[in-house]
Amino acid sequence: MKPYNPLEIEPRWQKIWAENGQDKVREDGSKPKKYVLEMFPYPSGDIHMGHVSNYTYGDVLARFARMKGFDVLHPMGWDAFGLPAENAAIKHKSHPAKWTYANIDTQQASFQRMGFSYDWDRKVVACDPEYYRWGQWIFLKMWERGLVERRNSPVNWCPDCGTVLANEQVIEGCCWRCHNEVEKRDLTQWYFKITDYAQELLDDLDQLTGWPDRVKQQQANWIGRSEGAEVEFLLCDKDGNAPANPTDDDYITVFTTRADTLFGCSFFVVAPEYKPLPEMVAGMPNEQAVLDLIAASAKVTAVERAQGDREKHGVFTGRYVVNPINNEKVPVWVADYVVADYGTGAVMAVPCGDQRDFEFAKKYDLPIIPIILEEGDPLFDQLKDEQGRVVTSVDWEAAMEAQGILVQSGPYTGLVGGKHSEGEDAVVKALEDMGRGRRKVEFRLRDWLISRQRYWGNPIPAIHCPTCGVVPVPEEDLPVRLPEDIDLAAGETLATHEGFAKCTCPKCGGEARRETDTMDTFTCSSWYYLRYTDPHNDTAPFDSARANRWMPVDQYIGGIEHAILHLLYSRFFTKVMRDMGLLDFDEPFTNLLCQGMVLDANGEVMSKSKGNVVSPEEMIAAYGADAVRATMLFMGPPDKEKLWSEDGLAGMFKFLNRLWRIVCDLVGKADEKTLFDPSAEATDKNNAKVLQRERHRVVGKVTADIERNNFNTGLAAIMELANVTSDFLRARPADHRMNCENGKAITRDVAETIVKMMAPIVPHWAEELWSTVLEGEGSVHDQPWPTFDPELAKADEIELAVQLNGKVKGRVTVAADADEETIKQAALDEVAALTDGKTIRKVIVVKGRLVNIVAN
RNA sequence: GGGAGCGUGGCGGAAUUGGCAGACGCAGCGGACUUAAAAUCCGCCGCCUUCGGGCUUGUGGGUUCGAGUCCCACCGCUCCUACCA
Repeated sequence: MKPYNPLEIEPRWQKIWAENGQDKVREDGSKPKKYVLEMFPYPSGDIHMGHVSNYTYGDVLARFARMKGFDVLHPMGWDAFGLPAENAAIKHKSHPAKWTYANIDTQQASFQRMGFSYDWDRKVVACDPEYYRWGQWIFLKMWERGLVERRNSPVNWCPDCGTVLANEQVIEGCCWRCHNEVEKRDLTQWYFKITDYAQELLDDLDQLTGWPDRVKQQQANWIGRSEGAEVEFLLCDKDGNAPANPTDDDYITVFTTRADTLFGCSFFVVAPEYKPLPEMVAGMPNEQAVLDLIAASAKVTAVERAQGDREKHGVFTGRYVVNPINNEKVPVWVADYVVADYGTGAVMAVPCGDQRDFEFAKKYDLPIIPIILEEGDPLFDQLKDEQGRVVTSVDWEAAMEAQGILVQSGPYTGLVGGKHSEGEDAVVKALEDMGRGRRKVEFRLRDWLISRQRYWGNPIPAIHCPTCGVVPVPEEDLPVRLPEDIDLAAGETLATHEGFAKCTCPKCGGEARRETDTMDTFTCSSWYYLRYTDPHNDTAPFDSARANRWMPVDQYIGGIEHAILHLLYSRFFTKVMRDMGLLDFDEPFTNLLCQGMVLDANGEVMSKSKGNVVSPEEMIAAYGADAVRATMLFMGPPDKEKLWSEDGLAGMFKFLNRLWRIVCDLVGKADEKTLFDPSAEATDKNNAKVLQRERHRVVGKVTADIERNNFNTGLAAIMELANVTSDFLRARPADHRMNCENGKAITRDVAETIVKMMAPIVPHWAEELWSTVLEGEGSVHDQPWPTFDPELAKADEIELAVQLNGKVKGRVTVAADADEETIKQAALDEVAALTDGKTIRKVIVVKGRLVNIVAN
């Protein structure tokens, strides 16, 4: 018998597959397509267990799909721009490309050792000018469509990375990459107008039935659609008098979802960053106090903001506004709890109905006017018919944010108040009639800030001309190449690199400066999945027909950390390119699998500082890639956390050895010691028919499990088949097995079936058995996936549990096709002793499972 | 504060979605083979028991013939998000 030796067979098959193009995409065209994609990695260095799990899932699905008769696209590439390469270059006084490409080579070699079936001819590397050129092209097309904007606003600045960040890249006030605190700065930056697509990005989440709910929920929360109204408050002059003949410029607009509470507005607040604020307070007695508050809140970092107890700070500006609903004059405060870049940066404060306003009112002793109450509130009977202001402040513990009945609210008194309530509706209508309000939808989503003040990224194709302004680089001049002769260690940047920055204006031919910001790396990853469909196209980012043939990605696999970032940006890019006429679908990823983290055996995150990092390469060297793959699949559901233990790996290695011997024995090739045990009895339990039944049952189970990404239970089912096969083999000497009725056909079929089902999981193991022991034609990976006959999977007799009042008291064996009466009777007979003297109330028969007898 | 999810043996995890809880495996224990070990093979393996049984899916209640699964309350843990008016 041939022993299982992974360290010998794995490199051998990898070489053969590479030479004969086994993993090349075959565009048959007559077959349905399947696009299996795993998120491309950042070339950070050696691969880790997270890569192994992510890419193993993808590889199993890709190989399975091919055996199931699909044309499969299963590519791999690298998200190769980014800061770590730049930092490494500074440290080693070399160039980021050197570090990046060295790491890509390392990782690619590891992926090949894992036996992943990528078509390497389709490799996409984001820092390759032939790729980033088309990223620039897309940028120009978006610019033409008005989706690119340069604007000045407060932005997140990471001092450690020396660059600005997008909103999505600030996690709890810290930089997503270096985890250091982020500051706010006022800068002019480039934006993609993703907010133009906010509504569609939200609506189309409904189409994504193959996505985990939590991811969709996170995206919906991030987009944060909010229905409400704009309300205009008239700003009084500096003496506190309402202008006699106000123009539209005299009004300050707020956004609110609770227009119904307008009668409870007792003050008005603007954010410290509110643009007109300095002018509003100029010359007022409180001017200095307001300016101090502005300065103080600018110093508060995002981290402090993010922390628990946020004390609210505010100052009265000295100005007043007029509430349009009741013409009441209320004071204008400035406070740091108002967010500058949401809505208008100004809010009406209703302490009775909003907890934040309530806390602020308490702190600064501002009136809390009760205008919405629950029925049964002690105040309710007193105020329910009161239209005017009887109670002007209350001493509550908290604001009343729930639905309630409006009181002291003029004509709206008695209406139901709350979000989307009849009260809110009525007030908005009144505001619309007087022209001082209108329905409005706000989104939490902000435009995507894409410029980065770093070298190792895709250059933004724009030119600053003193006469023509900001001008796009003409398409024919693409790509704008990164200069290779840059001394990052000496502090050189694109802005100081004269060879790069100096240029001529494409419009007027005059001397001009090139834009020296590069694009966020997330722009590269927002469309790479399209490039794989046509990776060598040098006249377009991709051919639309090819992209439309392969896309959308049928199964996308990656980490949950991209729930918002990459997945939202990619959805945005897809929709933009659809609107450009390049694509004919709305969403890029039909099914999404978010894999759980791989932790150490104690459930701890693996990290260098803890010294608990498990090296995939060491595991491969010890047990072979197939055992590593199978172990990863068997550890649990892919979307859950997995605890890696080497014991599990050793156990899986033993199983692969055992299954190897079983396959050899099934086809009579176990020449040394067979599994035959002369003392074992050849009973009905291990006859060929039982084996055949198990084979059909298990194929059905494994097929369904892989289709639902339940790799762990699928592999468990193969283990069950192995156990039944062992029983069969143990009790039958080889000659008998072959000669009993259909014995030879059945054992051969079981052997082939096992090898084929294992092929996606352990590709080298299966290929070796296929080509040597089974002497099969071609590659096992080109064989059709085994089919199964549900009829053959059925047993002749089945055992049913017999319950008495829901407790199992016995079991009966009946013919599989027994009718209900027969089953009932058999069950009653079984527990007759226990029901003696009792009345049978009911007998419930659950076919194929149990009988429950209700008696008392 | 808001949102999502989870809680099953010593451990990882199963349970056809309301139908025999603990599949499959790891660890452990016992046995066979061996001079011995490794490897391999076989068996046992939730808890209690007076050996009749009884109890058991975080806790308490409910719906049901029947609940790990559905509903309510509580306890505990994880992730996301964060003053979004």
